[in-house]
Amino acid sequence: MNREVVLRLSKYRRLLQKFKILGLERVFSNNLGDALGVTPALVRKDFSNLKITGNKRGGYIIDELITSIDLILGKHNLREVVIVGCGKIGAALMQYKGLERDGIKIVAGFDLKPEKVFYKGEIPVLGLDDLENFIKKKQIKVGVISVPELAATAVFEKMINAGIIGFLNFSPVELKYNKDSQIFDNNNSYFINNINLSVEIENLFYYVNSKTDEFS
Amino acid sequence: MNREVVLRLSKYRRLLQKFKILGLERVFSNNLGDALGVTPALVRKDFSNLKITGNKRGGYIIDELITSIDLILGKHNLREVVIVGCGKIGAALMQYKGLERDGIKIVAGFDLKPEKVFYKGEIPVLGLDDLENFIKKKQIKVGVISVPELAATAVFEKMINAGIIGFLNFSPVELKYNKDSQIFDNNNSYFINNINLSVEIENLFYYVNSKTDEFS
DNA sequence: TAATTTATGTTACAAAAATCACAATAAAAA
DNA sequence: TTTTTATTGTGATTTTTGTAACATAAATTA
Repeated sequence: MNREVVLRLSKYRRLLQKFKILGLERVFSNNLGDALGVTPALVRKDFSNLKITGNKRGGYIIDELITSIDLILGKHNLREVVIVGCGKIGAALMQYKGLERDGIKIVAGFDLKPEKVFYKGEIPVLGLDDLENFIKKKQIKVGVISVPELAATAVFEKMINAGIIGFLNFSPVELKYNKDSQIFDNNNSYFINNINLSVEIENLFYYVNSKTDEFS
Repeated sequence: MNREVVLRLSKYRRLLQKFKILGLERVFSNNLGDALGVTPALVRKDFSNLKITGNKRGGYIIDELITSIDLILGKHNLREVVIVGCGKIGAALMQYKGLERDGIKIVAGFDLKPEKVFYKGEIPVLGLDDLENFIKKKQIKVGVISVPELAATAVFEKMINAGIIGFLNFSPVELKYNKDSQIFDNNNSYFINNINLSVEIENLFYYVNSKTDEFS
């Protein structure tokens, strides 16, 4: 399934939970559309493609919808992640309560120099040498990369060897699945979401400037 | 111009700088394509659409390419941003050197309780009450939102009133440009990049689980 | 009970984005 | 000089994604 569709599903799911807390029992496609800034037709189409059905003139029953989406998103599974790189960004994520609230558990942080990591909390901070053993033993499949640019590729490969297949990468290197590369010769596939903070902000400046330049 | 195209342009630009530092003078479309995980044809098409031309059999001259892209991206402009919400994420960004390295300057942080903000550094941390004056005086156009979910919408509106038009939003609320809303009745347009960390990780779990479930 | 209203579900359509394929051409080799 | 090679530039094609529109059916009203 398409990345965009999966993202929308996650967002529908989050909204539904909030509607439920507010005491609602049903939603209409335009409720979800409005809240997410998409057309109601797209909401219905998404559900239709996933064989999720609602009720003619009655909208969708929130509980049913939540159950259906959870089934698709695999929310039943335990969602444990590791964070590799406990610098500014990594440590912030370890302290950020939002992930936990959404059922995502950070089980460990790794750093080249764990003794120098400022973060002091519940989550264990280990050395990079322990990474492979830990991940293999705990069977972790998803990891966050928040190391400096120069370390990113090496850490990526290390994580792959340890068995990670899903990556959220905050380093400015565009990590990618490269079939020709030797590290991918194990016939596996990997899922990588790259978030480049500079690029995101630069992107805003492009639009802001082009709007400002309009009148000059 | 399309968001995806602008993002690719930024990435081409970053890569070109690195190639240049390595001493290269020219690049071919497949160098850029390989590094970014896109097809060479797309690289050429991007340039072609932007009237950037290379040399038959000679690739593109890096310096020329950088100049062309900078002209389009408007890199000449000063890139100053504010950060609203100096909690875990906000404070991490204030300390993160990567942005500065890319020519993005954080000029101030704002928080409801600036006296409780742990960050101690060069960047001034001010109260939310100072936000409007500061932004208007300094003419800041781009801001990062890293406040808790419940505060996000109010902060968003406050920033709009102060004159911000580009937003990088880390709160889990999907901020969006809504023509019908009263706050947008000033005939302006706004640019919003939402980054929802939970959704990004959840997205990875979907693919990881569907891969794992394949054999069960 | 019949008419009307309101939302879904889906098909047809349109727009956008990426890929393909190859002509054009400059450089290098023979 | 001629031939070969390598790479760009782009029109045609395909793929993907979203929109529009409307037939369908449940619920409400008359």
